[in-house]
Amino acid sequence: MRLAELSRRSGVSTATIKFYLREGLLPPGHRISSTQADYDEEHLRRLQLVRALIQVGGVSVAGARAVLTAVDDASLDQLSRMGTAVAALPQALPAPAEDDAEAPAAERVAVELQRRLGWRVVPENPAHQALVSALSALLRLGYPCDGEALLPYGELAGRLAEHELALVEQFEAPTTQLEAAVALTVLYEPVLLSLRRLAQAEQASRRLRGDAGAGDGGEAGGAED
Amino acid sequence: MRLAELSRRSGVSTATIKFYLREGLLPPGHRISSTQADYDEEHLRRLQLVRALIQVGGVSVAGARAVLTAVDDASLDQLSRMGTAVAALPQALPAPAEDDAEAPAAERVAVELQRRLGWRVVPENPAHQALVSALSALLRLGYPCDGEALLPYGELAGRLAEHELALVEQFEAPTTQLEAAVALTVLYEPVLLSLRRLAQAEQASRRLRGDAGAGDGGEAGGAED
DNA sequence: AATCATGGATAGTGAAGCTATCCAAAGGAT
DNA sequence: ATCCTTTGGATAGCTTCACTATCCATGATT
Repeated sequence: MRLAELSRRSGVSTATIKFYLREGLLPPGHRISSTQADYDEEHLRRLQLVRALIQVGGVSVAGARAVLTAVDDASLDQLSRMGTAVAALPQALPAPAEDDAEAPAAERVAVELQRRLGWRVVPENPAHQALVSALSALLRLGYPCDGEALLPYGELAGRLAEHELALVEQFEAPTTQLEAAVALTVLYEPVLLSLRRLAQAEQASRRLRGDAGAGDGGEAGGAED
Repeated sequence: MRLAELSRRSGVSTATIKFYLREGLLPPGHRISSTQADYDEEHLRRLQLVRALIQVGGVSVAGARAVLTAVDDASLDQLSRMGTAVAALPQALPAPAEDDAEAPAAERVAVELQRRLGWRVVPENPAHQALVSALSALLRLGYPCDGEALLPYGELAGRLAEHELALVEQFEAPTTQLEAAVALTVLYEPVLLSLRRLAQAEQASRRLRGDAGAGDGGEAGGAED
């Protein structure tokens, strides 16, 4: 298919597709002549993945390029690629902590937590640094975030990861598996966060109404606001 | 204290503080004369909260203003304010879905999931719309996300919310409680996401090494790279 | 009194993510 | 074959966002 059709089927403007091609987020089409190129289903799928990463996952264009480069890098083995790809995913936490008084304490909490969970501690991991940044902000504001309070979060996260890794392993083709790892890592984030917000709203309204222990009935009261 | 000292103690440049004052993220200082103003500890704390929301929580300036306006709105009761404040928190998911073929299916999955969890369904909730957006992206890419698969996520989210609400209720002063609700909602997001990424890395490396069932021992091997 | 810092206003900066315009060559219709 | 449209590539522009730098009159400091 030509660029125009790719645009029509994906809902992405030709201008934006051209931009992605320029930025290396999308491999160039198969050249048919010096002025025309042909795009296949693989391009369409890749385009949808790019859009999902950027729009839903909030990944930057540069971040998406890094991730997809790792996914496509045939010189690495499967697991290295997966590691690289997932590590390339940005965390929207730019500053780890430069002149941060709470950073050492946050670091200690983070390390202790991971120790308790039985996880290896890899300080270079961007996720580790993001965790330290977030903890440091919490500490600065005086909110409780010791290893004790965070343990349930960690165990929860562990269960999620287990579930997700199992999900990824269902896919057989290596590239498919890599894509799944990236897509699920990124796209389940908003799912998880949304569910947490919804659960908070539900909890808050239950407490407001006073039925503290209202379990899983089908009562579903009227809308509010 | 004067602006310069507020800047020193917070680590935020005077130019940025002025910008926040202009944007209404920070209440004006107590006027000492026509050209000088005095800032107190409350200003410092608010400034730290603003920075945390924006830098760690990834909230936009406009979003932070909306949240803080709700927190400060004395015309509402405690719980309405909390609802408004948390609802004002952006989800970084701008487009709910305009011409999205998967949107109806995603909507159905979202509603069914919440039904199953015993939650009230409030389609106007930004979190609900964010959920639908994310699910729609997953569906478009052909990844599984039926109510069945999402149920564990929902239950997990429910437990988190319960825990967090209890945490918030520890604070007694209404404003403090509101601030805590906002801060914990926003600042625990990166904590949760980071832990999930770390757990994924841990899981992946366990599977790589082949010790599938290495539970929660204190083994915590040496760091690697 | 002289100097200097302060707060307020205004305009400017740089990054990010598109978007619009231009152009020459190819393809299709006549 | 010729005219006209379409295509892909290149370049430059646009918009938003979060700051940042400059200017200025006033009041504080010495």
